[in-house]
Amino acid sequence: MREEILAYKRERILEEAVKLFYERGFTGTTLDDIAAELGVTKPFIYTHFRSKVDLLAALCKPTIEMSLAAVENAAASPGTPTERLHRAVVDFTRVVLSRQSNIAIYFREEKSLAPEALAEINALRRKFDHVLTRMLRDGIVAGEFELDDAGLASLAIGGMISWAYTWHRPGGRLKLDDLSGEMASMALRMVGARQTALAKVE
Amino acid sequence: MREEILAYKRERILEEAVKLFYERGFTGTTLDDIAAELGVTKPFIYTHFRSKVDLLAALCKPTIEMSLAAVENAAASPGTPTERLHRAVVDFTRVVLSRQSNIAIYFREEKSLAPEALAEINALRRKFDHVLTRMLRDGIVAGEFELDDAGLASLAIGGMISWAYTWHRPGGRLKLDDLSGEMASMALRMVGARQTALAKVE
DNA sequence: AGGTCGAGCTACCCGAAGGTAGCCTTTCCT
DNA sequence: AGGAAAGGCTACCTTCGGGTAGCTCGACCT
Repeated sequence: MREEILAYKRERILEEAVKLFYERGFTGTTLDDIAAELGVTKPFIYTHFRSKVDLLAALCKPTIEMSLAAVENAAASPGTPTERLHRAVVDFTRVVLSRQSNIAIYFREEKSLAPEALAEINALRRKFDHVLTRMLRDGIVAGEFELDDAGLASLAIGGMISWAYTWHRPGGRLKLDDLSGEMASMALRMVGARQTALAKVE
Repeated sequence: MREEILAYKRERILEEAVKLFYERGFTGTTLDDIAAELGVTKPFIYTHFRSKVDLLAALCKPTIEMSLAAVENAAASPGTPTERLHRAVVDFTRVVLSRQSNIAIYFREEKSLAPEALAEINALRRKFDHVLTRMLRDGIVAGEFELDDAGLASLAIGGMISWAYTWHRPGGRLKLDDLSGEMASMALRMVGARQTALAKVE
């Protein structure tokens, strides 16, 4: 119970930090700003995080982990390569859109991370690309995809989706589910998949 | 001639600033660092730029202008929508890869720009999306593309290409020309274009 | 009731970096 | 050659913000 309260305070700090870093940038936000928004003072933050940079890592890393988990999960799921890719794109898009601020902060402030934190995150990203590339290769072997370069295509798909953090406005024209569906059909067309192979999913 | 020397000095400052901002981040680079790299001192920079933020705008804006010019130029060029889209993707990819550092700095430091500079750049970006969306609609009307949502597809294509600034390594496996060609074929497949319509280009 | 413990606050330090005032040197013109 | 102007440097100011030492107040236990 004591533990839970501690965890809750930590979460609240992160939540407010994400909001402000997203709106004003990392450097443009002071710890005093965050504290003020929470109705506390700066030393309070220091009882939960070792430094401003530590706070940054704490809000980036789990989001990257979620992205990786989305594609890994899809890769391990049953179905044809086409179905697995569909699922990967839908789920990854969901992560990007639901954690848009965290993603934005990460890409903007990568250079501000401590070297070890950066190394950990980079390892996750390499794994992400690796899993996605593998999925595309499986599809080529199975004769479902037609691609010159699976590695490049995985970067292209990853980019097309990640990029959504720059333009998506929650409450905009397209809802999260529509968007992730559209993203998936664009990705499938891009890899040369026959959409008919997906009848049951769509 | 005097003017030319002035312009040259300005260019050199920008060049070094791009390099350092790219490597160490905007906040992580001091004006003293830039001056030191050039073998001069900080006040020298102030004879060419009004502030650090001014320097930032000076290195972002022209790059965004080049991106817009690439698609506008392709849109105004002769040929079928398929051919025009192909050209737009190839040329835009070239801009992104050749000005990779500038692009990276811009996306990372958008929040640090002065409001007016940001407004100008945002106007350019809106125009970029508009031109690209228009190009896709033309293709749909002409029966060459098959798309649910031209606006979304233009964001997807723009994102897939812009994203290259995060992973491209000059001197890597793929050369600039190969990359832009591959990007174009992925984009064409994504919009449902028949590749055969491009025989003469490829 | 009194004491102890700990959470959070007040108040402060200090380094770093953007920006500037005023001097020096070099060059070019007269 | 002498002088003036311009370009760049030395030396400085000032602000701001990350980080911390030490106090206070409230809660809980005895």
